[in-house]
Amino acid sequence: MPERDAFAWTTMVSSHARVGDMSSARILFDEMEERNITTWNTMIDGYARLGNVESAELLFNHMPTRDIISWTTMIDCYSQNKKFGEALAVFNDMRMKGISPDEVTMATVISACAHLGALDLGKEIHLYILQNGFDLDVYIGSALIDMYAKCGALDRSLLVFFKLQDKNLFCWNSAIEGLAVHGFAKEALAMFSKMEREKIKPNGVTFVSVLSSCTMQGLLKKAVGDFQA
DNA sequence: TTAGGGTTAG
Repeated sequence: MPERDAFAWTTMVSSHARVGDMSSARILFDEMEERNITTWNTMIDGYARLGNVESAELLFNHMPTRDIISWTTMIDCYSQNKKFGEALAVFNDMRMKGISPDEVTMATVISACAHLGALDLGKEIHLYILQNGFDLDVYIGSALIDMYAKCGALDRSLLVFFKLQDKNLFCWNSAIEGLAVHGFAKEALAMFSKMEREKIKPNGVTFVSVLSSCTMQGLLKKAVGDFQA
């Protein structure tokens, strides 16, 4: 039952990779007689998280077959390591091979677009999501809100925010920050109040936007009060 | 919870 062995070995590889021990993961990986796509994907992601882009690339380029998770993991590897141009290049490669992105791929790519200010590609992916009936979940939603805001399209950013059914802290933070950096301090603070009324607990990212909005409004005391509550 | 990928900032 080789597939069963591969499953058990991959579980061990994964447990090392999860804690960042890629040396131990690698020893097991090299000793394995039967590897499957999951084994390769686990290794690539493990290297990506440690910032070892070269090792991730090497495995990605040498793996026998790739699935959508392999592609997304490699795109995210570049993105996590601030190589956003490379992330989009891999996404392009993937599309050229006729492989369709899923929700996870799209959230990752939209985030890379935000960092690069790549509004056209971001819009294209947004359209693709709408036209293909993909679920606009909190990952894609917050990535879109952030991407539009960073690309200077605050109207589109807020449109996505208000149309989004379920919003988590990431969605709220992205919208509040978008308002704050575009100088809409009053609106950012109003949105922060609405977030509190909806029982979403703020974090340090929220704090940065609220603080800058309060500063713009000359309300530094309010900022301190908000975060002591 | 049961082998693998995703969102804000820094």
